Amino acid sequence: MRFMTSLRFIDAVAREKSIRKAAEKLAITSTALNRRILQVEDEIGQPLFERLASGVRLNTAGEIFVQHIRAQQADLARVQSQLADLSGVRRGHVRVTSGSETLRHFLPDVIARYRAEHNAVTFDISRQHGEAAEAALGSLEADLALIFEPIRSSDFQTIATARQAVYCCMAETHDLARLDVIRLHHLIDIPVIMPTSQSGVRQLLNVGLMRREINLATMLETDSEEFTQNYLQNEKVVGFQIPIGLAKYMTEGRSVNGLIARPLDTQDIPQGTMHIGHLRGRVLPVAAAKFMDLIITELRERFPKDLDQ
Amino acid sequence: MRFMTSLRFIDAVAREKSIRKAAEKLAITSTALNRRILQVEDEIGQPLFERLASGVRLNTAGEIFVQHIRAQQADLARVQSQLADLSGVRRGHVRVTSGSETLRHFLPDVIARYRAEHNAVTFDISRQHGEAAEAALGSLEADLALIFEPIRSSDFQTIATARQAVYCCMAETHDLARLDVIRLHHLIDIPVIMPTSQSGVRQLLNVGLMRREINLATMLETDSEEFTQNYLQNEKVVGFQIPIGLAKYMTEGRSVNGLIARPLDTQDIPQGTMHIGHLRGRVLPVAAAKFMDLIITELRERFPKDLDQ
DNA sequence: TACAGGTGATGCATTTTTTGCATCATTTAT
DNA sequence: ATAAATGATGCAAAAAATGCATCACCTGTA
Repeated sequence: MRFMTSLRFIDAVAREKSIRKAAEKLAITSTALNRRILQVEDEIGQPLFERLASGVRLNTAGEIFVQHIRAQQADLARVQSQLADLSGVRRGHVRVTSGSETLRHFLPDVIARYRAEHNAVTFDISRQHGEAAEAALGSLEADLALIFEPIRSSDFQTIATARQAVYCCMAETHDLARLDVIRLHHLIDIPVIMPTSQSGVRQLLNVGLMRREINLATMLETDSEEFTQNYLQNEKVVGFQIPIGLAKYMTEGRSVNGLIARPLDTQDIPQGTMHIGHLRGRVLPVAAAKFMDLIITELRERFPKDLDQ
Repeated sequence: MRFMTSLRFIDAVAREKSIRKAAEKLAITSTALNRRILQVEDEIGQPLFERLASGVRLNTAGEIFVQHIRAQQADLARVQSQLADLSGVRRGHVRVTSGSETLRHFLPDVIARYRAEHNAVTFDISRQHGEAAEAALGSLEADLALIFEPIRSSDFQTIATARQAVYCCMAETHDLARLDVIRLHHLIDIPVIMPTSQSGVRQLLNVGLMRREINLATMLETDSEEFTQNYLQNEKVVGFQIPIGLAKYMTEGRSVNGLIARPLDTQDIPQGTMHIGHLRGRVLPVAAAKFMDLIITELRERFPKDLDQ
């Protein structure tokens, strides 16, 4: 899109905070880039960047203008997606940001299912904690977010929510595997792997632990699902996960790859809420909107009782 | 704005429905314009116009794209207005569309008052009936609309309303000028000038006339305020107007330029509503938003009891 | 049916704009 | 002090946009 070039360049400089660095990324000379910026500033009638010795920084006018640029880019993407939809070839690009919970099973399943029908659609999946995910929506770096507890910004528009209880995850040979429902006191003196404090699961656990005044034997703290799952197969420790992060059927008590999941009693640990939504006021590109529909369909199939729209 | 050139050109061609005609208006050759359009179509990946022997016409993709262009232009105007606001010089452009009622006294007063403070702001005032006014908001040809009865589209977002009774307007020497309130039966056999049927005033009159089964002696039908006001000074006929269309103090019974206004009894003719608003979902440029504030302030001063926000 | 007057598309020469190189003036970190 | 960044600028080369002349096509009219 030739007519977007100058705007794209300004966006790049704003991100890199340096004309020369941005020029390198854009594969042009700093001279050309510098001139384009000067030209736009001239047309606008005022500077958009402060010139520092170490590079450049957006001034107030620049902040406003770059926000406009990003909104334009997002809207152009929406239009292109809509046009592609017209011509039958559903092309498009969907940018999803999510916590780690959904990355292992849920999103791969949904994306595979989506691409089975629309194989010209491409995806960006970025893993971020809730607050960063909301910021990514705000700066139009992402179209959709899946956030597990809590929502901080009123700019987040929730389209659907799914209640999720916290499960304990362990080897099927673990002593606790015999129980159908696990109470917090069962976990006393049992080594556990805790999610990091930014995660929604951890925050729910904290609520219960504070109330019951229980301390767990935290052997390790990580935000890596892969590590946790793999480690549980090696040692008799307990990890925590919500249903959306578990393989299908694990919530029904079946073991998968030697691991088994048991729910924590909701009297001890409250259920949390998974929010699916986008930036308030945005009209999503067709591809993103349809993908969100599919997410909701998938959630309805997996958690028919716990989904709200 | 250099980076808007191609988009502006496409918009122009869409409006003119002809590349050559648009080229003339844009003061370039049809060749150059044609090439820009072909280039954008190439970048988009599909044609935006159907080529007819008599010119061009937007196809479906073109409709979508032009809508995007107009939204972008409107948003750019908003941003520019916001930037001008930053630098202290409040520049900007406000486009108002309204029925004829407000053009004689109300809008001139408000604009004069506004420009007394912000003399770098310019205005477009277009006179259109309600339905056309709403369409102008939708196609982003206008920022604000003042519409007197009724609102047809749910895309119109009302910001304030003012109830307005219908007044009879006549020479102060007219027989009816002696009455404080006029009943419909007083008008039987009296020659009247009627507003055209698209006007809100006419529609209110129709309601009352139908209900009372009264026919008026319509000597003339016009949508011209100027004509009506001038004619009333020459012959003893009665015209109709709402307070916002009258000079100040006329609603209090004073005569202005030999004319006097008397309210029609609201038992006969229902009060109507003047709506002030904009396209739903739009963020107005600063200048337009402030102008709307001033409109509401002015309305509050003139009609303190009849204003709703 | 022939023709005149309109449309958008295209090859080519010209003009305008953009780009890259070399270089300057400054500031920051060593 | 000095070395290594930064953004700005004059000038020539490259690229893009423009205008002219012309083509191919359609439509209404004589």
